[in-house]
Parts: sequence; structure tokens; C-alpha cells
Amino acid sequence: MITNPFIESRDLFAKDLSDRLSVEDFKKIFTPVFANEAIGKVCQNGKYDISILRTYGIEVKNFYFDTMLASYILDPDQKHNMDSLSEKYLKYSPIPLTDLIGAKKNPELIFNVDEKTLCNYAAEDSDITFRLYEKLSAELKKENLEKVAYEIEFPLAPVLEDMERAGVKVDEKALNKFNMRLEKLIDEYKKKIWEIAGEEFNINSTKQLQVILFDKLKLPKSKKTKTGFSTNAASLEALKGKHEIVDTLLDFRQVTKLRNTYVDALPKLIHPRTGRIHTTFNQTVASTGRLSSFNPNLQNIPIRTELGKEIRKAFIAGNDRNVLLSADYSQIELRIMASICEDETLMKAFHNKEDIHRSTAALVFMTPPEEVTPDMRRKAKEVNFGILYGIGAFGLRNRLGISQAHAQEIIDTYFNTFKNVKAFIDNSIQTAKAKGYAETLFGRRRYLRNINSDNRTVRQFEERVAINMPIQGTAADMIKIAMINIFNELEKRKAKTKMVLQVHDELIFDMPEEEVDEIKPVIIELMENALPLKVPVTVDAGIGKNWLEAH
DNA sequence: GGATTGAGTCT
DNA sequence: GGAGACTCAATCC
Repeated sequence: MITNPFIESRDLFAKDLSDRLSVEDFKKIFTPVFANEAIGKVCQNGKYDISILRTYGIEVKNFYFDTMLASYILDPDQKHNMDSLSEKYLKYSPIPLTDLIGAKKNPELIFNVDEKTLCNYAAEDSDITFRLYEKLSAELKKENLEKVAYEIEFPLAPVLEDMERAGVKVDEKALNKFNMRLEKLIDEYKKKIWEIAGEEFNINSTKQLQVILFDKLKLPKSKKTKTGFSTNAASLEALKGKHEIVDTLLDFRQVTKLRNTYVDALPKLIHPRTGRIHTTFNQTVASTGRLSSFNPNLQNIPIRTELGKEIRKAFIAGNDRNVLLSADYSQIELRIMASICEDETLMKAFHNKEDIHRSTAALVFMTPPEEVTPDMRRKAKEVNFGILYGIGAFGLRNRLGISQAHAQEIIDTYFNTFKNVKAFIDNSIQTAKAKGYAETLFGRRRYLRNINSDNRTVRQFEERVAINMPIQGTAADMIKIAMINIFNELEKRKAKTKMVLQVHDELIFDMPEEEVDEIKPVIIELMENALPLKVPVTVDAGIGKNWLEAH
């Protein structure tokens, strides 16, 4: 598919492509092809092409194949840009775009390129994409990856385009107001730190901070970094109570992070015409099958701390008749693990709708469930997370601040209780070693080329990946299927509800209040049944005027 | 000016 | 020395 590099994907409004081609002419030329259901479309990064064409009022029909996505499905850790794919699969290096518009890639220069050069470049682009399609479609079939492609990734692309275009409303005034509060705090903390340190220095500089903490104030050093000793939050936590500077430092870090990364940055990304923030979802970066979000990343909006919650509050419904609906999978990764390993104890806990961390605590600490203390539950929660990540006694000791022997004891008891979980872990590693890759319930793969490495650190890392990827990846498969089904259902019902965000196990919708009664149960049902497991899958859904309220 | 490092945010 | 991402400021080259 030929697209004009002058048009930026962030441009949601049509403009003439040049003095020779009006929007009307553009539509006239391309609509008969792209809007024709009988013509299948083969693209490299079709989400982008779909977006450009929609900007011009052309709805792409029959989006059939995407070479970039195919490459990602075949081997997610490779490069997926067209030039790389061409070199890899066609042994051919395409005309570099920089030949046309210079090393600095100034898009305006495209107008200086003569027509013949431009045509050759564009025609080659299309030719390569089609040749790649021939190679990659055969490869998908051969590797048994057609389901992931045709049932998940290809149909998901237009859904993501629609979400990006919808965007999410952010309350700029609320952020500005919060900013004033943060500025005051930053100033206060900064002065206090300087006063305690006895000198003014750049607190953001780890280099300067190390001198203050470890040389001047003689605080005990803990973890090493490449360039010195760590001043990160975990290290500072360990120093709490040893010196009054530590608490203020942690507070300073928190508020500067909130200001720099969110409160200052988000308003700049509000689109002047839509008044909303339009993130971009990357469908081909995460090795496990998850999505990522950038410019801005809306998958790491704070929620943990009181100050952080203020930022979530600034994500609001599109207008005063709308609400946000947040629907998230409950304990999805543990449910997937239970389903894969068919552990009776774990499956029973989910069938009985138990609080899984409490039940784990009861079994691991051999205590009646009603006598489980908050601290026991917290520890069990860490154990459950640790299991999903392939943790060892060393890691658990660090997380819980207990002795390694005690950590080992907890792990032993856990595996003794959940016998199939131990079998699942061993089996995941063995299968990955034998096949050379880990895979999800749906068949998505991730190659583990170093799982037989002689280097213990390298090998053990991939052993942990072999445990985690099938779980995290299956959760990704599940929510992606749900997104496709929900999108289609909303379209079928001609609903005004828009899906606007995905945060790994959660979907956010911006919807008219009067649609809630009809649509909310539909969303829950489609999420819960997207990819049936051997344990119940449950979704919690809430509504509110802002994201914090809804979640 | 681009790349790296260390830090912190989320699931 | 638990999995997966993205962003920011300082520093390095």
C-alpha cells in the first residue's frame, strides 16, 4: 500500500496532499479499491495505512494480511520493519527512504523528488510487501501459526486504530491545579534535603547524590551499580530510620516523577482539535504477546499512592452525558496457570470463589483461612507473583525480607501443596528446552535460544521466561480476542460506546450513561468467554466520571 | 546530538 | 538474582 510520508499518523484531520492532489481527488482515486470488500488488502503495518485512509474518509474493507504482524508472530524478538524483512526473506535491500528525503528524513523534501524516482520508490514498496506476503503466509502455515495471525493479530489492528483515533479525554485544568500543589511540595522537599545535606546540589543526579549519601553522610552502601552504589527506592527503603534525609528523598523522588512524567507531559499531548489524548499502541514489541503504548504510555498511569491517584482522576469521560467503564480480569494469570497445570487445589479455590492469596496463605502457613493475618496474606501474594515469574528462594528472600532458609521453607510447602504447579514449572522448562520455544494456549510462540546455555545466569533467565511467557502470553491472547469480539459487537449494535484503552488485563470504555445497562453486561460476557479455561474467568466492571472512580 | 545509565511508573 | 513494557534527567561520548 502506498502512503504519503508527509502525512503524519498523528494527524487526524485531512489536508491536501500537495498542490496537485486535493482531498476529493484522493478519495476518488483510492476509494474504489480500498473500500471494496472483494479486494483483499496486504500491508506492512496496516494500522498506519488504515489510519491515513480513514483520515481521508476511506474505510478499508477486507484487511487481509500484514507482513509486519506476520513477522512478529513467527518470531517476536526479531526486527519487523520492511527493510529488515526484505533483507531476511527476499535477500534484497530496498531503495533507502533517505535517498529521497535525506539522512535527516525531512518529510517536506518529498515534494522535491521527481515523479519517476517517487514512483519507483512507491512501486517497490508495494512489490516488496506483496512478495513478503507470499513468503510469510507460507511460513505461518508451515509453523502452525495461522490461528494467531488470522484470528488475533490481523483482526486486532483495525480495532487498535479505532481506539487510537477515539483517544481519551484528560482534564487539563485538574492537572494544572495539581501541578501547583506538586510544585509547592517539590520546593519544600528540595529545601529540606539541601538543609539536611548542608549544601545545595542536584538531587536528580545520582552521581552527586551518591557523594552526599555515602561520602558526606556516611550512610551504609547496599547494592552496586555499574557506576557506583545504588540510590534507588529499594536501597533507600533499607536506610529508612538511619537518617532523616531518606524519607524526604523518597518523597522528592515521587513528586518529581509525577510532575515530569505525567502532569507536565500529558497536557502537551492533548490534540488541539479533539481535546483528547491519542496514544499509539505498538502491536509488535512485547515478546510475550502483550501490547505496548507510547507517546504517551497510557499503560503506566499511577494508581498506587494517594498523589498518584490524582493523575488517574484526570482521565475523564468525554462529555457530561458520558461515563468511563473499566472492566478488568480478576487474577487472570493465576487462573491461567491453574487451568494449564490443572492443579486440583488451585482449581478448587477458583471454583469456590475464594480469595486466592488468603487461601494460599492458609495452606502455606498451615493456618485456618479465618486466622490468616494481613501480613501472612501479603507474603502469600508475593509467593503467588513469584511463582508466575519463576522466582527462587533468593528472590523471595529479597522480596519478603526474610532469611533464605525461611524463604526456601515457604517455597517447599507451596510446591508440596500445589503439586501440579511444580510439575507445570518443570514441564515448561523441559518443553522449551526440547522445542526451542515457549508457547501460549493459543499457540503463540517465543523462541528461547539460550535456554540450554552453559552460562547459568543466561540459562536461568530463559527458564523463568519459559514459565512466565505461556501465562502472560495467554492472558494477552485472551484480552485481544475479547477486544475484537467487543469491537464487532459494539459495531453490530450501532452503540455509541467507544473502547479507548487497554492496560494488559483491563479495558476502558467511554460511553453514554444510557448505554451502560445494555452494554456493560455484554462487555463482561465477551471478556469472560473470550478464551475459556478450566476454571471460571471473572471480570470486575465499574463506572465513574473518571478512571479512578471506574476502576 | 545521540546513546547509555539509573531511576520510577504500570500490569 | 522474578516477567513484560515506556519515559525522564543526567551523563557520557
